[in-house]
Amino acid sequence: MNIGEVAKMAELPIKTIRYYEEIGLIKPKRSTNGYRIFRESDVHKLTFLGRARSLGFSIEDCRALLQLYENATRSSADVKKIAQEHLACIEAKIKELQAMRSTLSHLIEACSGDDRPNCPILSDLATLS
Amino acid sequence: MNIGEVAKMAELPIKTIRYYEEIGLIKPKRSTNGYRIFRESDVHKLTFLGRARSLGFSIEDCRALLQLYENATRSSADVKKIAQEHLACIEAKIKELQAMRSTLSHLIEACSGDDRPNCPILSDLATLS
DNA sequence: TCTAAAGTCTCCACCAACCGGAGGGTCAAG
DNA sequence: CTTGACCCTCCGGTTGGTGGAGACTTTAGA
Repeated sequence: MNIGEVAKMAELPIKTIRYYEEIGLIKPKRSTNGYRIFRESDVHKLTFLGRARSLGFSIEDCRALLQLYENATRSSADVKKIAQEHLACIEAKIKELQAMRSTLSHLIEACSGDDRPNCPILSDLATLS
Repeated sequence: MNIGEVAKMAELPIKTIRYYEEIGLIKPKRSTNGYRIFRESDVHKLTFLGRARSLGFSIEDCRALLQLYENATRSSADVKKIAQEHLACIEAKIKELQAMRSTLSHLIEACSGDDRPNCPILSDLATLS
C-alpha cells in the first residue's frame, strides 16, 4: 500500500505518517521508485498510534505502548502503569483548567462589558496573584 | 532597575522577561553598559503579563489585553470579549480532557495489571475509534 | 588594588508534534 | 503525450519559552 491509502485507513494525515517514520515509530519498506510501502501491520500500528494520541498519550508513551503491544510476553501491569501516570497528568490538567475557568468566569461576570473603560478583569490582571 | 530585581518583583524568570522584550511586549531602555533599565511601569506590565499567562491567555491575547490596559479610553466590552472567547477555549479543553479521563479510567479499571500479557487497554488502542 | 563571584549581554540551539510549501520525480487515464 | 493525482525530500514555521556558550561589567572582600 502507498501512503495515501494508509492515511485513509488509519485516519491520519500523510504528513503525520511520514513524521512517525522519521522518529522511528514505524519502518515501512521502500519501493524501487522511492515510495513507501506499508504492510497490514503498519496500518495496525498507525491505527494504534492515532488512538493513543487521541487519548493524549505523548509520543514517547506511544513508543513504549507500541513496544508492549508488539511484545507477546508483556505484563499488563506495565501497560497499566503508563496509563495510570497519564491519567494523573490529565487530572492535574483538568484541575488547572478548572481553576482558570473559575477565576475567569467570576471576572467576566463582574465586568459590565459596556463602552466605559472601568474593568475588573484588567484590575485583577494588574495584581500579583 | 536591572533585570534581576525586576524578575523577583514580577515573579518571572529573567529569560522570560528578555523574551517578552524580544517579541515587543515591553520596551525597557538601555544603560550605557548595555544593561536593560526597567521602570515601575515595566514591572506593572510584567506583573500583568504573568497573571494573564497564568490564566492561560495566549501571548497574542496578552498583547491585546496589555494595549487595552494601557488605553484609558478603552471599552470594557473589548476586554470582556477576549476573556469570554478564552473561557470558551478553556471549557472546550476541559471537555476534551474529561472525555479522555473517562475512557482512560474505564480502561484502567478493566486491566488486571498483573504479569500476564492480556490487556484491555492495548486491545482498545488497537481499535479504530 | 586585585581578584573572584555574581550579574548581565547576545546568539544559537532545542523542546512537542507536527503543518505548509517549494521544487521535483512518478504513475495512470484519456 | 499530456494532464492531474500521487509521491518524494528538504526547509521553515508554529507556541512559549529554556539552556548553554562565550564575553563583558559590576560589586564585594582580602
